[in-house]
Amino acid sequence: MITKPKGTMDLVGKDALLYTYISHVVSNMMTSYNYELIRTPLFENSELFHRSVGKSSDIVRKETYDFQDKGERNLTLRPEGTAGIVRSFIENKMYASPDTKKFYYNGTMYRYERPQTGRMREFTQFGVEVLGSNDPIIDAEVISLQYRILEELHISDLQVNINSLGDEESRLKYREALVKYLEPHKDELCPDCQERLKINPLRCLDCKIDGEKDVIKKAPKTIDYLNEDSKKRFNKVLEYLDLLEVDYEVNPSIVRGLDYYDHTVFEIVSLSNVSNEHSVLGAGGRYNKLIKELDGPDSYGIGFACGVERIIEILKTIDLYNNLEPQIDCFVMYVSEEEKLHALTITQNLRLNGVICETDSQNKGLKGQFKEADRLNSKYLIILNNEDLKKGLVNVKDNATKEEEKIDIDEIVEYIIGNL
RNA sequence: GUGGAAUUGGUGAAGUGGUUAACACGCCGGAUUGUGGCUCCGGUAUGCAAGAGUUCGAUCCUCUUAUUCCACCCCA
Repeated sequence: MITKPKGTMDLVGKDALLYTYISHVVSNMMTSYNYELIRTPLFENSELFHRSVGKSSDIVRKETYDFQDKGERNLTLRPEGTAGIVRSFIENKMYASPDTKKFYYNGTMYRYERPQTGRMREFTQFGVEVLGSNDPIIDAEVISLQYRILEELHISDLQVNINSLGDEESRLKYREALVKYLEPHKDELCPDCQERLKINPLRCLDCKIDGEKDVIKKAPKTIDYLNEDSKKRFNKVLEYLDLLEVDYEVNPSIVRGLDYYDHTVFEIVSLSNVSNEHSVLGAGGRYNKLIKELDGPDSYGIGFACGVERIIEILKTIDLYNNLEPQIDCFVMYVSEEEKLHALTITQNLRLNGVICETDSQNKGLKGQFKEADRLNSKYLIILNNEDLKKGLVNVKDNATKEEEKIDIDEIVEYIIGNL
């Protein structure tokens, strides 16, 4: 038997219902905030991710799906959404627009990781990228948008953990100070952190093992190294978030893994689901240097991404999931071939008028059809029989009240629609 | 990439080195002469992840592989 590749999933049944529900909430909210949909390729030239995500991140060091096509081009399945969108922004010269570009996406990403609950090799993220504005109002908008979407999805106890890395000057100064501080304490750090110290020292701050140690707790904090402009900027972001009533907490250990971040960085968690790292439902930050890094002009960018599978896992634990059941408006039942012909046309008429309608396709007896109608939670049953059909009538049964009426076959569509 | 635990039908699962692999749900059929959802009766894995080995004999022991899950790493 051929099975699905490791780390993939078949999204079907209730989970699929949840997925479409999430997608609807996302696209509705995005539209209200005036974000436009962007769809970039699932694969890009490999170099794009090496230059954007950064070589210090495991995502590029060992987690990408790389391949060569028949033209010997080196390609990579996208491990995240930002790089492709920034590439598109530059390639299509969207920076020429006088307006802020606000994009959202909702699509599949690929990372070669060891799978676990809420972590797949093929997974889905939705997120936004806002390009061309450095106004703190955008930082606040992006964060609150993410917050509001998750809230709309009935996820409770949301909290945004936020921090600022500052501009390039601040960031470099801080990094230097941190290394200088940590270097003498090297022996007190876990082996992983000793490695991080060389590659990406900021990541020592959110280490699970060392994070609790005094060495790390007393380490210099990014916000103390912000220059005046960066500090003022960060305070503005917080002020706007207060105004938007977003529950946030400044957390100096939020540093994010991807190289391209500067200024505002944040992640969002559900405090009632803090069992583990999966409780990080989404994260993001500003990446003002990235556009230039990818051969674009000096510009500005910020975005967030949310893991859909993780959201699905949380949604499964709340009542919403149990109440998710298929429901149709109408089930048309028949037995004889003559009745079947009527069933066919009646079903089509209803469907073309927007009524969700089903009929038997298994040659089931009437009893079996009743059972199927119940499985589908059909609101109405149309039960055909030859005698009534000869008089131009059909039996319509309200499946809630069990009341049955004979309706003129030509008025059936109006009758059903009128009662829905 | 490292360490650990699992894998029995459509589903949840019990179980044993030796005739027919419990039980429950679901599904199918019948009682109900074409109007169900209750009840009762019957049918539902020549099969216990795959392959190899040990054995007179393995679903149960051993090994390999695959997948899933947990912790780490990383990240959403």
